[in-house]
Amino acid sequence: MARAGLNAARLTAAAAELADEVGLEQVTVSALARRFGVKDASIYSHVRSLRELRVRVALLGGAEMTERIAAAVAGRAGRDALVAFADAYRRYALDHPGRYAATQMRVAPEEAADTAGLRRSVELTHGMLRAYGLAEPDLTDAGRLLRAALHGYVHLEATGGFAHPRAVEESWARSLDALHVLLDNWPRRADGPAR
Amino acid sequence: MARAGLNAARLTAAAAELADEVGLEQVTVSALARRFGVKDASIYSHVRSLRELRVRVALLGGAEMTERIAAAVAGRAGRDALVAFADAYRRYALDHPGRYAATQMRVAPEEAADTAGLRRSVELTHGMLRAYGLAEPDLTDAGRLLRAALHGYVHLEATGGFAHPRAVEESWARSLDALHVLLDNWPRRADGPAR
DNA sequence: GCGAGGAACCTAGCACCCCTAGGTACGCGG
DNA sequence: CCGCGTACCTAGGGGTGCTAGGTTCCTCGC
Repeated sequence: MARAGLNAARLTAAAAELADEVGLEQVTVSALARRFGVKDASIYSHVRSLRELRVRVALLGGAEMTERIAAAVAGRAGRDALVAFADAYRRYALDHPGRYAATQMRVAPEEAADTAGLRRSVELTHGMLRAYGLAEPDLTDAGRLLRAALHGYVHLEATGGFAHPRAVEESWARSLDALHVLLDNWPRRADGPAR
Repeated sequence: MARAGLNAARLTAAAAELADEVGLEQVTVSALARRFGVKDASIYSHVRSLRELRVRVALLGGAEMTERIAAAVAGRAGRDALVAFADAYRRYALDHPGRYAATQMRVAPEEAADTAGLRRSVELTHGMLRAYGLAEPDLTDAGRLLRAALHGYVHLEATGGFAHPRAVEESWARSLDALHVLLDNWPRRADGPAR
């Protein structure tokens, strides 16, 4: 009997593929063991728990995603950067729904062990927003709204929330137009009374 | 032994409470049976499957949510309506995280059996958007972006996605300001080239 | 008041899941 | 070629969803 040659990295990769194919919920120790032709218990030599496995998928997904976004945004600014950012974000989430879902997990800082990646990702968006002339605290507020809009859009789209016939691609493009306008006209504090 | 007096409605209500307390994932037939002091199998006299139970929670949550939003929006228009809508949306989601999570399920039309509620909810948002002078297809596009922003915001907030210290309440208020501005200046097709 | 029928709930059991404890066997460095 | 660590195993406990096939209780028409 040849050994399967398991290790944490291979397990994580397989779990990520599985998550994209059948959904993060269906990523199971048993399924993974089946895929490697191995007993469930063997998995636990390389990974502490199912939870840890999913966290690894989340970290993998997060890293891949910020990498893609960074590549897309590189050398662009303003509207171009926004569109590149958003398109890369959406594309990754749609191409890798399981990994993307994993990134949405609440993961404790000590589990992450990868604060650098996280910091890089927020720097990415802050850099982009600064190009719109935003500074703190508007930076944080606009960043939150932007993240919310992107995540919400992709999440709703992925879970079938957009039943209406109008093509999503078209709506997406228009929404990016709108977000660009929004960031260009972000209501600063001095501009008016706070609602 | 007194009968527990189960029925689908009571089960749904209990499942909804449970979902809000411990999360939708933890809503389990066994847990529900425990709560009623009854064996698992008894549940299946009233509900076909765990899936059906969760769908019922989703429908309940959806109905409650649109009702609250409708009450909040009633008699308002423009910015007031937007803020009332968004606040009611967010409040419901934060007060009832389990029910809210359930509403995010992909549910087939024949499972819903409640197209009226759904239609009412889209009419609610469309009515609000029309007050901003929007018409199809901008109505659909703006509606999608608005839903995405609200859902994304609430979802990120609920899953601990906003680690940054700046108070979420403040960010939220600013984001609503921004969304109002956005809807007021929605980039119509004629206004410029499509990116 | 009473039997029939249905509803409410049960026992028993399968399949699948996560995870632990304690082995066995393979292959590499000495 | 021999020890030893690592890769993988067997065995098993506990939780979960769900089904099949009872049994007991309540209600309702007579």
